[in-house]
Amino acid sequence: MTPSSEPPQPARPGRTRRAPPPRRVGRPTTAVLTPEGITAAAIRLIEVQGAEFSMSALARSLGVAPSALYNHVSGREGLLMLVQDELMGRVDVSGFGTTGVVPALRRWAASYREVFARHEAMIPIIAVLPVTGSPRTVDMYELVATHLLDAGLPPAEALPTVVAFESLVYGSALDTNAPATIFDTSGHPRPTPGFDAALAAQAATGARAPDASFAWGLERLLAGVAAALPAS
Amino acid sequence: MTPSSEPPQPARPGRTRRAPPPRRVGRPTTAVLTPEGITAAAIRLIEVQGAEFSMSALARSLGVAPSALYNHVSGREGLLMLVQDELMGRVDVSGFGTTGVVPALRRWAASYREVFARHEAMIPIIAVLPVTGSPRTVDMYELVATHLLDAGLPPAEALPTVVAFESLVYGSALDTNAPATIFDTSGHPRPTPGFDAALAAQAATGARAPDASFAWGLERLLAGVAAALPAS
DNA sequence: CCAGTAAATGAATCGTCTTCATTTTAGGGG
DNA sequence: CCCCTAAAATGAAGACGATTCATTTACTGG
Repeated sequence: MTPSSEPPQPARPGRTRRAPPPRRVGRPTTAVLTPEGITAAAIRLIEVQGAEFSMSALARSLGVAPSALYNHVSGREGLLMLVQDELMGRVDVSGFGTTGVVPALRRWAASYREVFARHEAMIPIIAVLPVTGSPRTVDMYELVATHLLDAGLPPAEALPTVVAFESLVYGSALDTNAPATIFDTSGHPRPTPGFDAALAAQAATGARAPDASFAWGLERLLAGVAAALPAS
Repeated sequence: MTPSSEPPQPARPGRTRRAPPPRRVGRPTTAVLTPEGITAAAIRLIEVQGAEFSMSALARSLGVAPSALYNHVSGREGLLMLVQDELMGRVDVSGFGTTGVVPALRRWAASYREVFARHEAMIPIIAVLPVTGSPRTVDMYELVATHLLDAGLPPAEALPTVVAFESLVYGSALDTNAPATIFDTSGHPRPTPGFDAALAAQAATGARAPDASFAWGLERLLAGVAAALPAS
């Protein structure tokens, strides 16, 4: 087709338009972005309390335009799966094989909770994300399941056990980051003597309430596992 | 046509502009919107699986413009607090006072989980929302705490106990709504015999995995409470 | 040396939440 | 009886966020 003297803006119907003042584009001297670097920056961003995770904020933290990220990760969802995999790799499973199953479970669950309490925004996402696509998550499940079965736990109980631990971990990680004022009853229309007494008694122990709650629940679940194992 | 004459928009500096074709505005014959009605519609919307909750979708479901909602609720956050309060009121606490503490806790936790599993989108929001501003939540805490203390549970253990139950409830509610394919290991680079065996054994029981997991964890926690109570 | 390609850009589309000036009308006070 | 006010709804607009895409640029491999 002959552009025929070609008017500058021929009113092309589509979406073609040009950038009259192109400032600083093009391939830079050295590649700034990699999937690993983006994932690491995303984790750093999520660690900042109160900061909402967004592609824009992530790009800003990398000194880059938001659209640049899409050259390296498939999008927000894909990036979150990379984050999930990375975080799962940080969970301490070193107890399995080196100590008994019960201490190993204790260390695993505590570490699991710690990792996600530091990245609270990930919990609702990860809890619902399929493990497909996160090799380290699958590896973790395989390791834990194998050791539970080897220890003699009835096979039908292995999965429910793992999931119950995970539920406690996720739920506890959620409220670990809740504001301390979460139990503020001032302004309630009625008196709350029972609740106030429970609050005061707990506060008197000096322990952080979320930590004490997790520890309490964890020890109950561990006792359940111990009871389900054959006599050692 | 003479584009030079007649500027249609006088370029008024402010934000004043007028609606040339005003269709149907103004006070309707009977008030359609109330805080209660909006809350109920929001809950209906959240119950629809897969539907994202948004002010626009909510307004659409009420046959109203999004901005109309702001005449009755303070905004998205304020609305979610109304939803929280409403849902908390649906949790079954009827066991406290009519049965023993342990059966009452069992019924309470199961109902709690059911209510929020049906409104999964609320979990991360509610778990972090301060109970201040939700009278029914405070009432629930007060009731449970009072009965635990009355039954003889050491006061310092009451709060951790309640929070541990809640953690399990929230975590379990989260994964109740996870897709069934969440444990799909196809495509994993390594074989996963242990995990596969656990999956198969659980599937053979016929029970839904999330339900079995919650039941398992719940019974462990209940056993812990029973052990902490003075001999009945 | 040059063509191909990786890498970054900004514009544009679409969706969200929220504010605000405006419009309409129901209903009470004079 | 009628005006006036306050309630109720509207749509435009602002401020973001995710994503796509044409375009530009600079390295690099042949």
